Amino acid sequence: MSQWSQHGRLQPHDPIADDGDEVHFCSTCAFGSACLPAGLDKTALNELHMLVGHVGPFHDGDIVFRSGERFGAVFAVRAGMVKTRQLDDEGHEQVLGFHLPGEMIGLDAIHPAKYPCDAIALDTVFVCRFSFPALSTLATKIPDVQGRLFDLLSADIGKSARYSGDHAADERLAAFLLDLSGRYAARGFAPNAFRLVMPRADIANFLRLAAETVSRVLRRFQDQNLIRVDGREVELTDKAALRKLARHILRD
Amino acid sequence: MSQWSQHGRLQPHDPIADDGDEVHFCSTCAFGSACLPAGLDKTALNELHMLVGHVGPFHDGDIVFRSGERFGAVFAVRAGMVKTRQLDDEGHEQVLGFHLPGEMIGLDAIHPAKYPCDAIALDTVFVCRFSFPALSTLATKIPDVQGRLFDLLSADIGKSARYSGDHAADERLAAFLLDLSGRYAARGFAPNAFRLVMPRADIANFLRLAAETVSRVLRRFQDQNLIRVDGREVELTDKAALRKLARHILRD
DNA sequence: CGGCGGCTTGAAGGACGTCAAGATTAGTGG
DNA sequence: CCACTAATCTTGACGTCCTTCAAGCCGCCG
Repeated sequence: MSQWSQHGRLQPHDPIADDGDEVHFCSTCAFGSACLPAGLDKTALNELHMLVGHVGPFHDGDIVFRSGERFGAVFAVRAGMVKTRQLDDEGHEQVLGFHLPGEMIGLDAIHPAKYPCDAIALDTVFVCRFSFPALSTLATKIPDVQGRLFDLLSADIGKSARYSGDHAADERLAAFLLDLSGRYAARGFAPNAFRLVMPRADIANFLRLAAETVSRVLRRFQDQNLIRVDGREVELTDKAALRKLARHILRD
Repeated sequence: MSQWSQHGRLQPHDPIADDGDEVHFCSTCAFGSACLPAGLDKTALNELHMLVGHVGPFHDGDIVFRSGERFGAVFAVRAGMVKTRQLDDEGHEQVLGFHLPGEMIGLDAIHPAKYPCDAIALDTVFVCRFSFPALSTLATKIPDVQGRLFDLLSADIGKSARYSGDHAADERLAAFLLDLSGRYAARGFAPNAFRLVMPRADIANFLRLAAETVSRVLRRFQDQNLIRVDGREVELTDKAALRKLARHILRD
């Protein structure tokens, strides 16, 4: 039963394809595209090196940053998957999102000047740390970096609106699968077969469902030949049908 | 039955208390606090005047900006209340938020470079229009303006997370009332008695409830002496109890 | 092999939605 | 100022989707 284990590119300890070096950016770097066309000279490159640090590995359950900590940096996921979540004073968890390689976390910490949520590795995770004061300074000097930051922040507002509506469980789950698929595709991973790195309970929490409901809907999707599921491995076999289900949530 | 009509400061056509002039900012201006300490000279002030335009009045139902329009500016509400909402292709509405004087709208449009939602006046509304290209340029010159923009954007990410969780109808509504109360207070309005400018259906949609549920819960709150309601006028008479209800949603 | 956490499946109950009817208010024109 | 209409709000009865509770299963790791 392991046709599955070959799918995707997210095996633990998967070597990081494009790691950057003294001169080049990681190909997934959120700022590479802003810096390169800006004709970034070595001085600026050096500044960038000063403000960026590669951190990791983190392992399943490790904390990248913790709610309440003083804000000092934003992070880009380089490898693995990170979940962000809040705990209320009674320990109730609220999952805010799942973050893939190339995506930015910690942007919601700028204003309160402390992290409003925990960021937790779901598997083996490497991140880039961007000192935010340094990044801000760089942004005043390089308008494209400033613009890129504005874009990243603005996009995050839009993202959090995505699942805010009132929708049936199957619409939510269809949207979730397609959303992940699209984000994997954007990062060069296989879009139609991937691993749900997070436990069912986290998916459920994120989508405001019970874990049992997630289980039942996934099973129903499989019975309807929309997907194939084996544990945490999933294959999308009828994206058109999924898209139809998710059309109210994914408008773009 | 009109003890109510005297409450609050949100009568239609309420004169705008502090309107700014050729030299001074509106007291509610999101950027005044960034510019003044920066020792903004007249040159810079002139730049600011170039990029800011007062727009209005809008009336109930009028559109401030429309989903899909090319993004060119962000707006600060100066008077009245604005709702933002999305419509899907079948006309289903999703209310994203209600915006009070002093609050910023349109920040979610930066990334897609077009407004992702409609902004609609709920009563008589005046806004300030900030040309975003000009604002960006100013931000590269005045780091505090850049920082203020980062703050506003970051805060919006946090805000949209606020109601994202799974909570009972009465918890949601309690949080909604306290949230409004706090925001009114922050802007110098009476925090404990105010007008719910928007129809019940909009509140319901925003909180992912049915309008009937909103009606029933408000009635129950009144029966429990937590609030007093008369049409759209509301008075919070037991904020401690409301806070207890809302404690899972409002952590701060 | 044995234990444990995560996942699945079934049965029952509940919170909220839907439907329908009335009540109240607001808006409009005579 | 009042009558008339339309929109909004309220209230009740009923249905349903999802949760909760409970039990069993599976895979993993010591």
